[in-house]
Amino acid sequence: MTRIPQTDRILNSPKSGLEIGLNAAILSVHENRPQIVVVRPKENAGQAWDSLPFGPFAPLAHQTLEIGLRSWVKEQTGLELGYVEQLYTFGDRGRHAQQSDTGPHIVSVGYLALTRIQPEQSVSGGVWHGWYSYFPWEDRREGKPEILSNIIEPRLREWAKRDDPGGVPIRPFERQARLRICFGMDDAGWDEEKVLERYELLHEAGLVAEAIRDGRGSAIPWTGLPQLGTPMQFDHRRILATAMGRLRGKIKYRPVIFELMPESFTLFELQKTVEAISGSHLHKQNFRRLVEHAGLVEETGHMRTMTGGRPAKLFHFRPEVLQERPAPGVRVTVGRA
Amino acid sequence: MTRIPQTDRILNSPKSGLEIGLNAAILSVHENRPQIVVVRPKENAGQAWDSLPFGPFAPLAHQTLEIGLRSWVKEQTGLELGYVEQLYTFGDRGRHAQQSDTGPHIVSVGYLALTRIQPEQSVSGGVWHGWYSYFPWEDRREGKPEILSNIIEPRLREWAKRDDPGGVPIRPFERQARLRICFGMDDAGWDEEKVLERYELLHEAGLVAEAIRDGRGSAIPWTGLPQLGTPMQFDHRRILATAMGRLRGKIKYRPVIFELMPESFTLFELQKTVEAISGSHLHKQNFRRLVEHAGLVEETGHMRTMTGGRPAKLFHFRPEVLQERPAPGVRVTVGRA
DNA sequence: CATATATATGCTCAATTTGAGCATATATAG
DNA sequence: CTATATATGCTCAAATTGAGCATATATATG
Repeated sequence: MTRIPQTDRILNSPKSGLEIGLNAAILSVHENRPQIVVVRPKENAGQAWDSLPFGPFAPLAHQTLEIGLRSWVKEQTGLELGYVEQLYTFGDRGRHAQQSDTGPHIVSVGYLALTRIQPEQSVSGGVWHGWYSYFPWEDRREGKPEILSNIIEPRLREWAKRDDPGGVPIRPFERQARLRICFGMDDAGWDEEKVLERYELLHEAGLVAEAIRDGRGSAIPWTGLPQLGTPMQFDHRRILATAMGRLRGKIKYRPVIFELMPESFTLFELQKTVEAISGSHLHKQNFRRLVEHAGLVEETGHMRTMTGGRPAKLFHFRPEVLQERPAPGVRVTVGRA
Repeated sequence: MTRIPQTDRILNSPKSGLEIGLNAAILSVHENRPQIVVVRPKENAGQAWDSLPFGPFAPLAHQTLEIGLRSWVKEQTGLELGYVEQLYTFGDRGRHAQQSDTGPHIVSVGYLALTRIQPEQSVSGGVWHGWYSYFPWEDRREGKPEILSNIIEPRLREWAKRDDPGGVPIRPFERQARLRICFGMDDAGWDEEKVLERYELLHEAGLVAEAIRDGRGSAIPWTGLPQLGTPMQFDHRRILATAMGRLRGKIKYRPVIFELMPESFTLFELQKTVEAISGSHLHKQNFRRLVEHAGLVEETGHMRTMTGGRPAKLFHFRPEVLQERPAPGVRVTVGRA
């Protein structure tokens, strides 16, 4: 097992400098569940929450940020990443850790990595954990989750009405409008891509645990509030929200979903993977038509037998599609507007 | 005029540390030409190329990266930015400046800012400059530009065939495929969003001046090569390419185009602005139908007279559209696939 | 004033895409 | 054999998109 020499030095550095943290949301889909690699806190450590694999950017050792990320992930988890995409760079003071006054200021560059490595294969230094346990309100495959109707929506309505105690008076209409846009309240329609916007709104309303840590929880002292999703260290849940929102958008116009698929697969397996990512249910026949008609896949000639019904044709990704269409992807649309 | 105390201290810092540079591509459209604010090099300075307004991130002074950017731009140009969007964070060694060994390593965070400020209003410390002079191959409003057919495409074909001298052998098919995808060569179709991919390919092929500065130019010693677009200091032309690519994509699903429009405008003016950004020509009647049918605009009740023909109705943006549709934007499509 | 020439705007029509569902095929389980 | 599950083919209406015709209303000019 590899030691991580830089981490201790940097995190314990007394001088308040500037560090760039490289953070990876490493995603795999296993049995229709999106999973990510998280680093569990040590037993005796003060930190209690999971974090994403991360490490500081070392400009002398790393030619590019992405190379730095890959080498960090390799060191920390043993994984050789394939598809990697930069998401966003966060530099908010007070959103990175409990004590933002001590130690260096950390700017976080978030990355999304997609892999077909299955979570059975254990990862040294990290564990696979279900993505929706961090964002239970994002999974609509079985319909609208109860946590939304029963817990989140009522409190958000209250938040929209109330002034922040001690703060400037709010404009309820503005907050109401944001609830419509982000959470599709008042029949405005759910946009599955607004994962980050929803998390940020919950943070602002003091409804996620990180908000209390960051000193946002005092606005409305919620009573009897259950934990809304598993919290994460630093701003890692925010990075994770960015990752899923970006991916949900990107599968529509880039064939990135195939980074999560094995070499060959049935169309239904592909559909289930798309559904796992987008958190919604799709029309089976139309999905097939779409994928085949777009030239995204090609029959392998083989069949999968143990499907529980009629055997299914096996397909593989057709890379030539990249040459043929400007924006090939799985144009999933969840119901007509 | 405000002095910039941090700059000298940080840029002249002897110790080789880590700095975060905040860079802004500030865009305005004036008479159907996209324009950006650039900082011209001082007469007696060693640097010869334009740069974007930029400054280092000061974590103690700036709550967030974006706040830092805004305050820098304010200081340097006097502009109060409205719409601002983070683009990408670049950290490549050897792509930021001529001397990457001396001074701190700089990681660049690029931003796109949209403004309706018209370039007549002079900007202190900066000048407005046409965007397409940096990327002349990106403007297809008058059809395919000659610089593509006459200069770029022939050299790229040669580049695809040739091995890099002294380098590892290349695979011509791979390069050919990239030419198809990025530049739409061999009738593959032009994707106006791939601005960055095209610039990076030209850089890799040693066809832009920054490539020679960065030590990429030696691969093929091009003879009689005219300057392909105005070069920029540091990696700023790359940031600018990212900005335009992102914007060309974003206008299709977010009403950001209105950030560039005055309070009221005719539909044709709106179309011309979209065309200026996307660098292509649109079908007038269909554009009108699209914009009106999507509920993006609303008649003001007034007319514009001096159009050169029949007077045109004036419209303004309808912000309510944000509440109504998940992804309102100008779904421009350039010809059928 | 008549006419040419812009631009503005309304409308049609066919091709394509999308949403939804019916019908049939072929496995496994009991 | 029958129930049941999944796979796959096909239809049909609604909506969207691409292209262009036709008309309206201004300014410029002989």
